[in-house]
Amino acid sequence: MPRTVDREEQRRHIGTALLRLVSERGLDEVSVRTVAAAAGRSAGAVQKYFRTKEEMLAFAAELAGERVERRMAGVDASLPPRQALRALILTTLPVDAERRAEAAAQLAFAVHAAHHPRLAAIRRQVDADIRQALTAWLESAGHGAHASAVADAVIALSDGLALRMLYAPQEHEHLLTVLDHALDALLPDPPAPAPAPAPPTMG
Amino acid sequence: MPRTVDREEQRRHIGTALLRLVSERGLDEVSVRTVAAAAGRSAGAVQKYFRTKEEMLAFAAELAGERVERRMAGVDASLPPRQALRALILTTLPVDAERRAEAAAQLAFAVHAAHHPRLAAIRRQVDADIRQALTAWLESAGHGAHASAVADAVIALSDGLALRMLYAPQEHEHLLTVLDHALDALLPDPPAPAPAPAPPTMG
DNA sequence: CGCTTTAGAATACGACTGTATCTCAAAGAG
DNA sequence: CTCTTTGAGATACAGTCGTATTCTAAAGCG
Repeated sequence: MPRTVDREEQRRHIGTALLRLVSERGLDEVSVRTVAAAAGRSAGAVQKYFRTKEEMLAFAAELAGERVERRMAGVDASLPPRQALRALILTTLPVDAERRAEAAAQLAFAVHAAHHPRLAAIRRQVDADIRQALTAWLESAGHGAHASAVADAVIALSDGLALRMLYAPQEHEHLLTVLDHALDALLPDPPAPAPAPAPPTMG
Repeated sequence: MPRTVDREEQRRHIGTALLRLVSERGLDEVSVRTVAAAAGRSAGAVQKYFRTKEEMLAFAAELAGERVERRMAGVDASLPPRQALRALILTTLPVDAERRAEAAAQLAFAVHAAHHPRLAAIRRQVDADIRQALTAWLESAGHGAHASAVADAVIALSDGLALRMLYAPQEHEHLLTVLDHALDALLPDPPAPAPAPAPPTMG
């Protein structure tokens, strides 16, 4: 066997470049050639790792989903429940350059999925994973009553806020206060005796 | 002046065809030629009414926004506040074929707007209109406390639910119960003030 | 009536698309 | 070493893209 290479690592390298491209220039600037250029490869090289563009997009969508799940898993579990939930949600919002890139990619894929069954299946799986993690967390934090419904509401709220932050970055700060206000409403009483996390000053 | 035609009506005809195309096949199936075919015109005819594709997209985005605002304005204002709010939100969710088409177009434009300032400005204006209408309605319904924050939360929640409904139609029913649960949480107590003032017409 | 302006279709153009095929250097196996 | 398989780049091809230009037919106005 001649010269060989870690194929999966190469795929991730290309997938990462694709996600960067989606976040910076939008999904319809993604072509085999632009992705290759962003990855520092030739178009022919990209073709060695993805036989079709659709396969490449599906891979990148899964990669983006894994990233969100991994980052959510990394949230400090020792935080007070309310802050922990806020931290979980912040991992999905475009609060800095890196998260903005991922949020832009996630939402672009989500809209694309409305007309592409393969991407839709990936999105649903990512949603299911996040929903389960959130539900489990809510139950362990004492919000077992309608945990799964609250989890879905939180997911929808986060997606909606992220979407708007992308095209209205000037409302960024305001939307974070909206998030806090909505969380206060959705999670009525912190069961822990911890001092209530300072709600944002409304006004 | 020779043969003339209602230019604005022609533009709306083409814009309507564009929105249909976006909802049925996605924004990246939109080209001057496909829009022309969907409108029953030739590509050359479309060019007479929109000098560039970007101008055509901007027009369609405004058209879609106007439709939502108009439909929200048409919600029966005599309904009990809680049902009225639910009805307002349902005008933006893909609950039937027509609304699904509009929701798909709205979300496609929203994501597109993340990288196209002109579309972003249109989206922000539509958001501002809806937000103001919702806020006014909430205040008149006795939820004046944090009306504008609640309005933004409701908008984000609706967008997030609509997005997910598009690629997960099988979760449709479930997501409607999530909506009701979230509304219960966001609008805590039925407004006590007895003389329920007729909510203003929206828009 | 002819003249002129318009609607609308057809065509032209260069650029870009996804994908298939070809070339060539490099590196492990014998 | 040679042989052979792979990575990676280059090129080819048919199709579509947005847009500019050209054409035909029709209709209002003198």
